[in-house]
Amino acid sequence: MNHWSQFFIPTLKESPADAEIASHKLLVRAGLVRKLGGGLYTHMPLGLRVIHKITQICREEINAGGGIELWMPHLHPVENWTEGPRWNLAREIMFRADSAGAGKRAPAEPEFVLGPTHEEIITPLAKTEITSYRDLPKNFYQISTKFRNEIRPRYGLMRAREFIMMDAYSFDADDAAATQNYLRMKAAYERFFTRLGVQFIAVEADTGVMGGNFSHEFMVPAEVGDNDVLYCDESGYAANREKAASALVPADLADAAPDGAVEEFATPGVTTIAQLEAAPHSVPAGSQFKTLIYIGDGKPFIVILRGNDELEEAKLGALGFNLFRPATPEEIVPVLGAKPGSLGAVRGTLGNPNPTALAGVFADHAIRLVGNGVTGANKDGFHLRHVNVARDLAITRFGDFRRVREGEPCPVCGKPLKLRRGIEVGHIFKLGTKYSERYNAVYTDAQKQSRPMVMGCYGIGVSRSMQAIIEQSHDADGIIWPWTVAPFQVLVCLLDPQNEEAKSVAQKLAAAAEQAGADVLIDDREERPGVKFKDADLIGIPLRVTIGGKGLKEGVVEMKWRAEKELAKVPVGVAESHLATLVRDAWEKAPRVK
RNA sequence: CGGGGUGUAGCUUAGCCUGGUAGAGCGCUACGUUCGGGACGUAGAGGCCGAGAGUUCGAAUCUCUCCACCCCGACCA
Repeated sequence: MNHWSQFFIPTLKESPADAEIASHKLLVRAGLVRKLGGGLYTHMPLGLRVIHKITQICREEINAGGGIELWMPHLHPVENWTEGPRWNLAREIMFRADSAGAGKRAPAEPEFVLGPTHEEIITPLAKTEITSYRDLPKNFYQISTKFRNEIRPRYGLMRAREFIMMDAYSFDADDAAATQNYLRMKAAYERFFTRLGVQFIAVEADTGVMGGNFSHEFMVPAEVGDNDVLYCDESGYAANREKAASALVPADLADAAPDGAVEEFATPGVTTIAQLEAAPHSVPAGSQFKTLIYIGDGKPFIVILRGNDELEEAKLGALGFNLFRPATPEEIVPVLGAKPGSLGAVRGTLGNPNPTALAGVFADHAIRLVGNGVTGANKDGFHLRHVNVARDLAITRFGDFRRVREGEPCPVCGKPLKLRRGIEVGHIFKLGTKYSERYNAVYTDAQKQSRPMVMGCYGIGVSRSMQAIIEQSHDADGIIWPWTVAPFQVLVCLLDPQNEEAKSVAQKLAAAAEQAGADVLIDDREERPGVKFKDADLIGIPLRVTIGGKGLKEGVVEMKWRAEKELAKVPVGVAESHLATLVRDAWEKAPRVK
């Protein structure tokens, strides 16, 4: 057991000026963290206890899911990255680590980077250490610090430059086995987040920089979350907006027949969808084609959307470019012969002067709903009408590129999709052989054939999860820790530490609670009761036992759950056994998955 | 990387527009009175006003540069 007077819990009455959201304010006010710089935090003693609770649960569940814990360096020889498949993408978020010596760095000194994740380390390790199918499957994980030079760190631990993460990497002999491993980890994640005591949803997600076949994100619903999740209560469908699909275009939709010959018309000064929608042209956005130009691996390509749809840029990842970005107006003019605002992809208006310059014309399925519409003429100040999707547009292929909106039909059951925001606390990817092929991480199978290992990778934001729990579980007075992750489960609030009788009762109760399996903190500070109660609510210990002169005169102590208003008066004689029962019940009721 | 905002005691901040060398609350120290929901009184300690340069007799205040932090955006033609 710990005594508050001997521990260190620097609570604050006021919120720090740089904290915006409730969980960030409470992290600081409750003395869980202190800021060093932007996105850099010291985990104070109380906060570290929560981190330890979370990592312990994480270990137990990842172990149960087949994980084997190891520990890799945070300082990576840069060669591991330059030889990998995503150096150009990942280097932007990486910190370079040089010797701090004054002028002592020799030109030939090895270069290091601080690890933002560890595929580039674990895959070469697997290559040298795993050579036979008999060694597979394997799933390695670590719980350690990650370094990422986030463009904009914010909200305390929510997006930090240095943070604590569980990262796991699975290696399998074939795709089917890798899927099994993936599903096993998905189940482990569900057990883990359930045990944390947070509400969460697993959603289909974009694979982003990781690459690979498919992935799920674990989201804690919260207004302050960075991610939009579209979900359906009917079918259980849930996906990150970057990935979400909808049944907006009916499967049996017949393509519209042309309604006349393509006709050019003058639109001086009109360069936006909205301007074309206004008088005198009065073309509804839903009857326009939006033509966007991107550069993919150095070559321009076109994306066509409905005028009233938005591009979901992450979906362009499906096109297979390593790197893509919006084209600049300077890049567009030489390719299409017109400035942005008059662009289109009608056959015959493209490819002037150089048709082979384009890497493709990719159309969103939803433009089929437009059927016949208006698009740019690739001639400044002119548009084309009666443009028919099937007849006139030079489409390489169709795909899903638009951003799905709330209320669109669920792709599974057709009911309207709902939208909510969430904090991403976990992400799992089935990687395939992207990394193993690059690093030549192969094994020999039973037929003596050399084959690349099939990988998966898995991450849990440990420090972010701590904050997500607070965001989801707090009130006006402070944090309300779930039983399983509370820094202490029982707070023995000794109102009069000078009173020998009260002190002795407190010791006995603390010992009983500890005996029953709780971590106990005794507030033995020389403070007024009001200060102690306020602090108790702020730091959010689930069960508070109050021992005060008033109660002792009646022969009772008080027991109160942080999450509830009611307060129970328990006779001193039975208090120890009652408290022990409460603790055992709390463990009994703690959320878990069999 | 672009836009906006803020930097004054450990924390929250006033003062800045209109220049005259800094004030409050919390916290801290000592003493006294209090003592079941952040008590009160008295007396204290604590600030090169983010850094540098400039203007001026004189700069927290005006000008310039830099730095840090916070917010918004990162793309849609």
